[in-house]
Amino acid sequence: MKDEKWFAELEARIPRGEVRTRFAPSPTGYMHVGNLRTALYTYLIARKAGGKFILRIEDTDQGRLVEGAVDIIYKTLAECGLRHDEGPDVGGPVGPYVQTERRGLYMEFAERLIERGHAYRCFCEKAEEVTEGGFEKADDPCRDLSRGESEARAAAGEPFVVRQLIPHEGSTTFHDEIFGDITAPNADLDDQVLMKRDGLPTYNFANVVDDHLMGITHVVRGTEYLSSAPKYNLLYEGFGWEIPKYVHCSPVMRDAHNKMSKRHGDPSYEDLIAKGYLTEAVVNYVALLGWSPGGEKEIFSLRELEEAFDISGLSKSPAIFDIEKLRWLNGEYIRALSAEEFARRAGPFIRQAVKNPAINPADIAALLQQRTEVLTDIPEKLDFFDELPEYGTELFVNKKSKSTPESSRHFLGLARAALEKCNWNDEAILEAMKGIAEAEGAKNAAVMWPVRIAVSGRAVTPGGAVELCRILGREETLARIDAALVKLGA
RNA sequence: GGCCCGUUGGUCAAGUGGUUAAGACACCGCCCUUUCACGGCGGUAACAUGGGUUCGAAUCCCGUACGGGUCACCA
Repeated sequence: MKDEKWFAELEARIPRGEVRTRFAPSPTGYMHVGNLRTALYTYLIARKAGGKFILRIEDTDQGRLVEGAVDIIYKTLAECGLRHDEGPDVGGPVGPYVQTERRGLYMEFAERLIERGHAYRCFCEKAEEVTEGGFEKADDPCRDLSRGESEARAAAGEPFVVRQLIPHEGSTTFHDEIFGDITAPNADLDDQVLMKRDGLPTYNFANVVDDHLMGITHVVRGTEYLSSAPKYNLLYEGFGWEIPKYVHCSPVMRDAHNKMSKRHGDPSYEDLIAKGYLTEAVVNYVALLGWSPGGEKEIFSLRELEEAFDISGLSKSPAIFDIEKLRWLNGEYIRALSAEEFARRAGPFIRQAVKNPAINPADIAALLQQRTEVLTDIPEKLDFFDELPEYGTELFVNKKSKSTPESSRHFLGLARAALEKCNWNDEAILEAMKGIAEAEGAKNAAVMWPVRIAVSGRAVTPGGAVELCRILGREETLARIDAALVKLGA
């Protein structure tokens, strides 16, 4: 049993006078979108106030640890720009920042709570599986054990858990920054387990102790903790500690009934990146899912979010993750990239479809930037570059340009002759085709449409006839036009 | 089932007693145009429901419905 000095020293380490928030994931797998959003909001609250953002790993459930999960957390936070000021990897004044490394602490605080009459040892066997349809709350028999008997049995080595002793009378009110005041009758609260039989604290207890010892001012977490918040308050009061501000965030849903989940195949942060979404777009989108800046601006960099974020804009109700809107936003980010940067990012996807070494991926990237919402959509748009696909002459029919197979045969013949001798750049190619249209008294499209079909074999292409001809090169262009002329019976 | 929370167009949402109830995505139409896209313009579409309170309610109160959360030696 530690003495007062030990407690006092811990208290003395707590930083005061600054906003301190913490993201406290349990390393049980990947970062899903909801986790990322919670981390982001937590980070933003700290940054907005010029405070500290802390990473704490909650690994008290020995059975659920997943190999590599902590690395995914570090990697995701870093990629998204959510730099933490304190954490297991960077240290800080109130470490360690991994709960299992703090294991010595919790029982001391539990004992202190027992002394003060806010907790008791429970020697009962581990509870059996949930009883059929039974939700009744029954008092734990150990609640009434005498101090002496409890001490004696513990001293004799009998295993026990520590439970919170919640008064039968009265009610507890807590304040949430989003939901306001919420009151619960104490009689509805369970004597929750604080210390498990394995000597490790439960989430509920470790959280309160660590949040206090780390000087956390804003506790940000999901609404699943809303109904246990009164119990946290009772704990803080039992210790005589200041109660932090609570910010309970509503969940991110996959549809009206289900939260986002790996099980349903919903994408994690990593999945989204692998699918061709940009980190900046994901962060921006996630910020807007459940939070509104108030104005009409929707595109926010992380820096801008740090400035604009405010708790008052957080929504009470759950938000459905809409991949369509993310797609649009991602497109906005792609279009905002410099041509060079887009070419760099799109390059690998272009090369998936276009192997021809004579073709410069940057040329295709220039065509793609205005037409791409997600990078992984790129290869399928380019299937005609390396090899002319099979296509039917019905593609030459187009109402607006008044194209028919017959007109196409006519104009393709003229275009072939002009292209054979014109300079090979966009302007010259365009002039060559326009010249034909003018001389024939036809619309430009009457020439362009069949040329584009002939060189691509596709009804829809990124870029028009001019760009496609230029990129394919004169030789290949003429060969494809010849093939079309044969197909059209010339 | 008890307790807690929520509910504005298909989706994200503004709105805090008086508004023609913003804006964005998606969808539809038009324009631009060498297809598609980008861009521009316009359109369809909402206060869950019933009672109150009030001169006046999306905004306040109560009920109902629906949805979510919680009731673990998981977090």
